[in-house]
Amino acid sequence: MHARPHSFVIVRWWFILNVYAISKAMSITPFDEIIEQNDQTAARREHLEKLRELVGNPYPNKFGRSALSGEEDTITRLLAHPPVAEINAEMHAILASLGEGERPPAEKKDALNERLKALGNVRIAGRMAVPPRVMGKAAFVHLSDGISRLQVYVRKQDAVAISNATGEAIDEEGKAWEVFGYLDHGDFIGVEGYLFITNTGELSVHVEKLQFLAKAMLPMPDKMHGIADPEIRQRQRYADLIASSLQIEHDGLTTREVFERRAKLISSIRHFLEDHGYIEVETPMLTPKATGAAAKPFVTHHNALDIDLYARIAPELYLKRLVVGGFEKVYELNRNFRNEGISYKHNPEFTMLEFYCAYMDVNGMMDFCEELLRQSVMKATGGLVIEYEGKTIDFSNFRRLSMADAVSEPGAVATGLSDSELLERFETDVEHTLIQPTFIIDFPKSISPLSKASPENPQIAERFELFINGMEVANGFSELNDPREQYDRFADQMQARERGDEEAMVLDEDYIRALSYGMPPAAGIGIGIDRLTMLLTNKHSIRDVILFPHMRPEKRSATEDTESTE
RNA sequence: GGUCCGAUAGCUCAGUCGGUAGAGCAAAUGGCUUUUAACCAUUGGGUCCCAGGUUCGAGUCCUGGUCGGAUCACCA
Repeated sequence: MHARPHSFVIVRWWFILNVYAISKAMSITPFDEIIEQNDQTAARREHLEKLRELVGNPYPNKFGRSALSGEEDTITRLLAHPPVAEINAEMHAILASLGEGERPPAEKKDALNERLKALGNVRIAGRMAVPPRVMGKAAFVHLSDGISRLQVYVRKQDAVAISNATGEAIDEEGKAWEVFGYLDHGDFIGVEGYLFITNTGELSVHVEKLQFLAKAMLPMPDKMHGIADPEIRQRQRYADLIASSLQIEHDGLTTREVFERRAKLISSIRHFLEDHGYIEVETPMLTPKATGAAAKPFVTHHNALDIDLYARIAPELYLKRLVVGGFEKVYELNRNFRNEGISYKHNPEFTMLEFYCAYMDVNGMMDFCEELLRQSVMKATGGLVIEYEGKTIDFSNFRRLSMADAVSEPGAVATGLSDSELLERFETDVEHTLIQPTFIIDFPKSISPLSKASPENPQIAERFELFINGMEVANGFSELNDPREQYDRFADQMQARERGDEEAMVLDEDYIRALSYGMPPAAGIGIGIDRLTMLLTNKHSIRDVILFPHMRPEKRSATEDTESTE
């Protein structure tokens, strides 16, 4: 420390003070207030400076990983590489045959180690997933690539450090060991060495070259408990994801697995639709009219045009314009925005799949929806039966039940109910009881302004909603394509609006014009992807299946009264 | 918005009847050349969410507030 020239210290202090003054003047949060300062971060900061002295730039630009598997090896890929996987499996078979605390016989281990060494050196990189276990002149640590972890073994006399200035080995006794001493749980390092199996039977890399790659300035989440505070889990999803990869034991899916499953669901939906001739499109997110659903919109303003725009509440009317234009099978899988309450099943922006198929009616759509869900659930979870909060939900059969029958099911026959009474009885008495996948059909026409009436009963809409675990997951209907009738339905909605129903649908004149060009008979559906994901991942809250759910802005002491972020 | 629950060390949590602020992990220092929730020894670390009140004395009791969670009502 005292080796540092005085002028340097002064310049450094001047710099720190100056930066602080600048951040004050601009009313931005000073760096040191963005991350909390404590003994943990102070130690890491000291380590960072030591590493800078030892290897140069502590944030180098790259590290070339090896390619045993044919492509650049992540830890996961290296472990899956056939010779490695095979030897590892043989070791595990030996371990499985041993009693508690017993070690594998040396001859067998040595034979496997011969085969591993013949594979040559490997180069892998990752985050230090545990604090290093240092034993005098040797140490073990695990590196993680976010999915898998691999142990590395650093022995003082065997390892050399790589300089980040030259990219070459630093030819100095014990340098790598010194570097290793300043590594913290969570740092990124790259190593080169040979694979071997330890006395306890764990596949490891015997390190010959060690390169420092990036510092973690903040301490890692608790290795046993992860992050307990749900707010931090959602607000700092990055930390939650780190925690889920570091945690040794956990119940259910890790956070990463939840989002991998979500991705799998979405990709299998896309494949299914594309296999059936659907084309994916993108329609406006910023729209001059918030319509196509019953909901309150977010409003924003376009300066150049000087008009208000609305974040879309549904893509429905745009997609049907495309059916008019000749896209007979069309889908969009993207966000909708609704300026309404937040709850365990509502987020202000949510992901919706909508698709339309020409010449199909509501019954065909229910059949297709069942098939789509069965295939996607199978691909995402590996089966058709899922466990959700202690309940077993079976996707192999979907019930179909009219709303009137659903309401009268418990006993009394519901006759002479008005549309709104029927709907209310359904929502309060029946909805929460629909655990197994159930299509509720025969909706009152008056609450379905975009759907066709049933040919048998003009008061009934050819519409369904799919309920699973008491939650609405999908909504579909035979699309109304008579422009005159659609106009009259909009007119009714506009009257309801004037009576104060903020969610009544807004007339879209251009949509009426589009229908006037002629739209083939068609069926359409919207499927809530977040809610479906909740079911498939056994998550109670929509916030657990959205990477960055909407949250109140975080309060920071420095900017508290000067600025409120959005 | 209503109701219920919670906030204590960097993290996860104890804290009895109102009487000196605790543990494990993490950190620092030393030891240890095949460990694995490494181990052993030592050390540091607290605005007990905020404000007020009761009391000789408040982490603990009371009132108000902030933030969060669960739940109910409206929306998918």
